[in-house]
Amino acid sequence: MPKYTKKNLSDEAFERLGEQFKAFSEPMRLRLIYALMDGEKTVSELVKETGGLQANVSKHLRMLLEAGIVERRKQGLNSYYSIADPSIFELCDLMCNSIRGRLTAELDSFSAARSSATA
Amino acid sequence: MPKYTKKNLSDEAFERLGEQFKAFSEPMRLRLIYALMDGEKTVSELVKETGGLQANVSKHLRMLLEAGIVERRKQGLNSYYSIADPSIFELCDLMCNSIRGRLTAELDSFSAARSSATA
DNA sequence: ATATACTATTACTCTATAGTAATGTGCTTG
DNA sequence: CAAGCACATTACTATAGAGTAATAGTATAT
Repeated sequence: MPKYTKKNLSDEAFERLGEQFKAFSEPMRLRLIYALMDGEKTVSELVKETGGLQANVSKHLRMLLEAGIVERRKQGLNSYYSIADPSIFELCDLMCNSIRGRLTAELDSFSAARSSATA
Repeated sequence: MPKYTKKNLSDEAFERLGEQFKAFSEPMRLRLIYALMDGEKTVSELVKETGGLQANVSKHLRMLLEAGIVERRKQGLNSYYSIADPSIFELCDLMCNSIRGRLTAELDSFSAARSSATA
């Protein structure tokens, strides 16, 4: 028996994973998630903060809601949205670091080129 | 001065982040990434393993390449692809756990409903 | 009841891209 | 060099979804 066996992922698992990643794949939705890192906010607040149109913000919030990324609480005239799953912060951090890592590597390669050119 | 100030993300940062997430948002690309977790493979091997058409596999590999997620090494007739950035494993794990967490919660709520119904 | 404010939905256009078939490109081998 | 193989690219169709304007719901206030 091997130390580590790669788990078999079903077709459904790949679909589900893809959908989840897709929820994070639009700048507007990332802006919304980012804005909600301060805590619960209303749609109007999010509209102001992201600079989007109300209809578009509502639509993206709906997608985030259906993806299970945010929660909604209705009170009076307002809908209050908040992050449903805190593990999202880690996820975004990790992705940011991954990008940063690659950019740093790229930057280093340029520096290396310059220093070997001037050496 | 506050303990923690949320970093300001530029429009470009949101775009870049979105693009990166988008690279992970298609089942076929996830299949390819998954297949490459064993290590370097040729296109033909990936075609067999994923069950996709060659043209489609090539196209998705190109996207992963441009996103910096995989690397390519050409030798003779073959192109050998491999994961470029190991932090991708963590990323996928985290996303899987996030999904698992929510499914577990959902499952629990059903169990709770049943046990309170039968209590 | 009427008016107003906040949010959600609908209908539309436009763009991006997934899948596919056909073709192109470049090695390699006889 | 001619044939064959691995891979990449192109051209096409079909679908999803982003942005937007207009409209519909729904709660509150007068």
